[in-house]
Amino acid sequence: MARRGDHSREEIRRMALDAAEALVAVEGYKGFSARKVASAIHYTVGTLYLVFENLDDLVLQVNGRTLDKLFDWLSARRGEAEDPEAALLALSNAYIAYAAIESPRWSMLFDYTAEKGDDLPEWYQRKLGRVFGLVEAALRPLAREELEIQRASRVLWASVHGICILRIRQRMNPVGNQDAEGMVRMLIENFLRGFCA
Amino acid sequence: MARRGDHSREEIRRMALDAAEALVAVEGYKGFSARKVASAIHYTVGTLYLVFENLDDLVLQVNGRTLDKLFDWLSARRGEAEDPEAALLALSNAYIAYAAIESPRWSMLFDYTAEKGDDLPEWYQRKLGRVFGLVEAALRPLAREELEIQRASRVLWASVHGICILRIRQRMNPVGNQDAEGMVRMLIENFLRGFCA
DNA sequence: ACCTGAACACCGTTCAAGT
DNA sequence: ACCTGAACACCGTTCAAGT
Repeated sequence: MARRGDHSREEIRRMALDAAEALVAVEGYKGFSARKVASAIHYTVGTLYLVFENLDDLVLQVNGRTLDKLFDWLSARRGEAEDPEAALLALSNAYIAYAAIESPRWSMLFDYTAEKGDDLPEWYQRKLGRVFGLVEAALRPLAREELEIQRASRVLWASVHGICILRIRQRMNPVGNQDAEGMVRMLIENFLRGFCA
Repeated sequence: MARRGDHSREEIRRMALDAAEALVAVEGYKGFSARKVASAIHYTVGTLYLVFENLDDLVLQVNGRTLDKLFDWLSARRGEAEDPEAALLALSNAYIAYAAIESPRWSMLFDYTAEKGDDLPEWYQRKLGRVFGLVEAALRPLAREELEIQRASRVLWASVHGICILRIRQRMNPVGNQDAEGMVRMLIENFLRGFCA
């Protein structure tokens, strides 16, 4: 056990989040618990409650880090294509790849559900907004009104996410040898053809 | 407590599933437990394990019932339009409405996740297939090769689901006054315009 | 044969008591 | 002041023992 004063509040917080990330990576959301996180950083469970509101709060903080990582991952792979279709395909395939490679922490993004009626905190929504911003940037060359671009971004991104999650969670009742990339391509090509018509 | 022989295995099973459905409806997936289900039917926890493999099995059985209900709900609302676009809009809006009205049991459909590497059981996949069949039927008047229809159904349905779930779970970073119906309309209109071009 | 109920190994959360 | 550790009210799952 750590001694009193070994670590500041902020240090404990950071250590706990690091430990939580490592735990999720190997055990997934199901194998995740306050007691395991605490013992990984050599503190007692009680200590976690000095630093986080509760377990949901801890999960939300980890998810915040995941959104940042996802933003960086997508930014690094978006390419420089002027062509909106190529840019969207690059983003979507990067999203699919991230979900596959970091599957447990990506899943946790959706396992956490806000208390009924509560909104997600403002800092979390801002992180979400950054991700949607990448999609908007890809669509912007279509040069419509900004609101139309924002709406299309959300529709397309939600759709890409839907394809991704139904595949990973095996809810697709698969037909042919269809992979997520192929489905996303079909989505984007047809949507954009319609959108630009 | 029930006495020995009061109920057959099948009766206990049915009672447990009924009780589980009622419990999910009021408490949601989080407030759901084997002990609560057992006590609702006046049996001991142990008894549940004579009738179900484990709690995941029970959840999967409830989800099977939900898929049947969803199929009936969608069938009753699909309309008789020849027009694929109208038919798809009717189905999608019915899906959105179901998710809103039966929110906890609809959510549970996706809270359950198969053990890593395991497929969903064949009977469950068949129920899933029935739902996708409705979407295929709506697209069929486009009279392409059957495989193309099946692929488009999956792409569109996954997309509709994505819009639905990101809205309900508040992952949309909302812009304007956008409702799920409006987004789904944007999706379907543009996709079909592209698909038919 | 059928079901119980106690046991095991866990949970999240709180908070009086120690250092 | 900071952290502990025991307590509370729960979990899922198993299985010897009772009727």
